[in-house]
Amino acid sequence: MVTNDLESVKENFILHWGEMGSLWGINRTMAQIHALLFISPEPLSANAIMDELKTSRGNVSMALRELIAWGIVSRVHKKGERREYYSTEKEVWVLFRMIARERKKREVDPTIEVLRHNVAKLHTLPPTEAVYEREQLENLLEFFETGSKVYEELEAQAPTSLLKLLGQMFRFRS
Amino acid sequence: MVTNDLESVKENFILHWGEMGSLWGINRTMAQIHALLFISPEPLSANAIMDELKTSRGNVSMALRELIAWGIVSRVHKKGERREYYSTEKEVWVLFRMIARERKKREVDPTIEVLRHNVAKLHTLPPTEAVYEREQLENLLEFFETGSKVYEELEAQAPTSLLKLLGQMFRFRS
DNA sequence: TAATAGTTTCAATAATTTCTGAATCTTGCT
DNA sequence: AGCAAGATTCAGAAATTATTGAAACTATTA
Repeated sequence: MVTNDLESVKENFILHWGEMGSLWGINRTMAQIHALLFISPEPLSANAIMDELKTSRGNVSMALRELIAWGIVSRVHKKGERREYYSTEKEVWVLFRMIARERKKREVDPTIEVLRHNVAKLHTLPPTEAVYEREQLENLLEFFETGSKVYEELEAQAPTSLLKLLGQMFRFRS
Repeated sequence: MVTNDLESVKENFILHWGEMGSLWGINRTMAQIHALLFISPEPLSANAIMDELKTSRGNVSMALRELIAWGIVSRVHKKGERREYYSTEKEVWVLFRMIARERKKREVDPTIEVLRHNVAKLHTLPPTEAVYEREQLENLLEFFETGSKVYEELEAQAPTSLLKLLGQMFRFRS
């Protein structure tokens, strides 16, 4: 039976994506829901998700809330239907840009703040105190600031032109 | 008292780095030890780490083992000394390259494998079956393969030339 | 080789994170 | 307003992950 193959592919992909998610501080259910929506041709209801992933209603609801907060899942109203449907960004590049933007906001920006604050604090000490520590923190800060700037520039480019750009840079095949 | 300032900076930095670590699937202790070694002018003994972080001997030992497996911490022998010292890569760019390499190996490469396998499996179905699913998985696979290639090219560049390159690309200031 | 400084291991426990499901809330239909 | 379909919330339970600490192991020195 052919659809058995499709089902096993879906399952395998969803499970793997779930594992990857947990390696990255995104919980398993969130990542699984995302995987499921990503390969679904049509938006799915919370109920359908529940059934597919064999998880509870509450869990689905919470995970969807989080995914929506990340901006990678959106609610879809079907006219004349009471129940809500959910779908995820289907363009891979757009999707990863959204994730990158969110992680930058949540992780990189606060780190830059902490580093700035601490570097400033060390600058109030006599110039021969804590020299090494100050240097190290300054290097780290510079690294994050550069990364942040590069990211902002990249984000300004359209995904396609970005690809082309990289292609030119490295002349990689295909 | 001036060193109070230094101590509070160290603590603040170590705690923040620990939090960041856990957002990324690296455990808190590992990230804290890394932070501590990163700003320490000299290699530290397991004992010193234990005292600074107020954690147990066993925990320090396990975390160090992991950090060494990641390649970002190394044992340092001091001649004529019985106890071992530990130190981390101090060059920020080198450090992040090591981390990137390891994450690629642990996360990206296996994901590519899974995607390839599943795409191949879907190709055994009649061409009109599972069209959408196949397309989506192919797009994702292409994305990861491109990323992987770009990463390999970047890794081949020396960190400095990379910076210059990016500078040219975007003409960003400083 | 025995004593000992130092390190590693791992079973038990603690802490944290995730998930469940019943109660509550919301919405829209009659 | 009353009813019912559907969604959300959240306290408690379950699962997972991190940490402790005591025992075992591994040099190194005398």
